[in-house]
Amino acid sequence: MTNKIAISGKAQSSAPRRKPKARRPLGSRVHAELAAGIGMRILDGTYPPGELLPNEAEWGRMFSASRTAVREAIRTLNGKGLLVSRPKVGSRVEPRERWNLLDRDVMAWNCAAMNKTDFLISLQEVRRILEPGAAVLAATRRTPQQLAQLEDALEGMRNAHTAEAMVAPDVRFHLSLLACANNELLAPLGIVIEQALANMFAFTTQHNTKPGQVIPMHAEVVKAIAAQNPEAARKAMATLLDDTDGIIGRTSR
Amino acid sequence: MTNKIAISGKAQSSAPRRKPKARRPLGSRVHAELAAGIGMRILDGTYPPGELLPNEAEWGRMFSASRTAVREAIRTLNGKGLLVSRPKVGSRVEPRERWNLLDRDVMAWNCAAMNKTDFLISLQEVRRILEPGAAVLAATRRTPQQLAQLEDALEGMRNAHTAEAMVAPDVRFHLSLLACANNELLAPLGIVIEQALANMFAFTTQHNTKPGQVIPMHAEVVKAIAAQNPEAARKAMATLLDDTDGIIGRTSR
DNA sequence: CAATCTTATTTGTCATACAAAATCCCGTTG
DNA sequence: CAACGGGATTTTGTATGACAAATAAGATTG
Repeated sequence: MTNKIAISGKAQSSAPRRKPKARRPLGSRVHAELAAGIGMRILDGTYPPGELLPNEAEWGRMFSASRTAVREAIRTLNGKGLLVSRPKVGSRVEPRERWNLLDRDVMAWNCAAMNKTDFLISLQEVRRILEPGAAVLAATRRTPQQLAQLEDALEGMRNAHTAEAMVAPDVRFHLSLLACANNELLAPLGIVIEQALANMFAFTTQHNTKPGQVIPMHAEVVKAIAAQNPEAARKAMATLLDDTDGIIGRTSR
Repeated sequence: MTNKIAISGKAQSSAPRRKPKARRPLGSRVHAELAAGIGMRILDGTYPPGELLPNEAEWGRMFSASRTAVREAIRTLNGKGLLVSRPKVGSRVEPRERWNLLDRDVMAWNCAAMNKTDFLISLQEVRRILEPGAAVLAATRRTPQQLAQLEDALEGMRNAHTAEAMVAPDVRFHLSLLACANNELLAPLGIVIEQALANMFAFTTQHNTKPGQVIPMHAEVVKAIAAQNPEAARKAMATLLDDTDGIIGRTSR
């Protein structure tokens, strides 16, 4: 905690030195680690659906934590549909179809647990269903501000000169597109896109495939949405997704 | 792994007389009521995004509950993306785009809070994006068992002679269709359909619109999926959704 | 005036105790 | 013998009190 101050500079500090305020320790809470630990074990099949989990006291021993912390973790997982608890019987893993796979945490645990390529294929399938339709709505309903955000994201992609630097603005682009649709139920599906693009990046670097003409394809989507042309937007988006799927299919087959 | 525990009885009883086992009191837990109480207040805007919630002790006083129960409720809501907590500052409502609107509970609270017709329109929009695409996948990938379930749901719809009795098999039908797509990320979206159909029922009874030819339309979907004809399945599903949207549009406009 | 120290507030964690629910076992009884 | 009922037992549910840790805001000091 003792900051270093010894250097008595003459206060000529050029920049005001804003504190980054990078507060990390949100995942470092005991209950959060427990939730992640238990959640991952459910997702990876250590405790399959229908199975009884260890009781709260036992989890506490396993993680050297209090029952309070265990219970808070279990409440989190219960809220995500992974388990239910009953007195005298304990906590039981829910059937898979009740799991909130679209939840951010659950999806991360699931991604860590299952085959990456299969997972990526599932994600892309959802994108192919989702994004052309979202593009149609976006073309008819986007506000000028939303369009500006979309264009800004595209500009970010243009400025990225490494594949890695491309991911963030690419995600921003597709999330902006969802936002343009102005349907609040679509926004939560952004997590699918985030995961897909993150996994896609890992996939492409691993199989060192060369990127296609992604920028022009994205630009085509923007053009259609700017012109408020729903059918063109759908087509442009479908073309974009075709290209992505092509990379996966060509490489993994 | 051992699903069925071998009952050491003489095993000759004609009808085992399954106990209904209607255990209710799952929502009657204090922490569950607190989660619902706080959650609804967030969804209905009593505490808008960015706002600081009362601290844990205060919630405890408001609901005559212990801090333990309050904290468990808050962990549930945190898991659903509705709030984050920090020492010394308290719990703050997260921006709306972080909310897990596709979560079953959150959706229920949201439905209770907002205009029913607007909500229904949002739900239907998602269905129009989702279900035709799901039908395509279903046509190519459904197993015979899944097809049988779909047909069984359709039969259930045929046997329903009141609008109310129609809802349950209708839901079953559309959930079965999602299952036929064999993409685990689509199943969680079933909640959208459940909510849409439940609200649709409330809507039609309130505006006493007469039902169209829903059974033949559903049958058409089954036929296409049985024949493994993706394009026909998409079209049949689109027709079905057009009809539903027609009822809403005609009535609410 | 800025950096640092102090203080106060709120959440985070722990330990303990008891209540409530639900299963299991077992004895009673028709 | 089967069905019923009534404890005994296990596990979660709730409450309480205490303290640690984090952090915002105010006080102090060079």
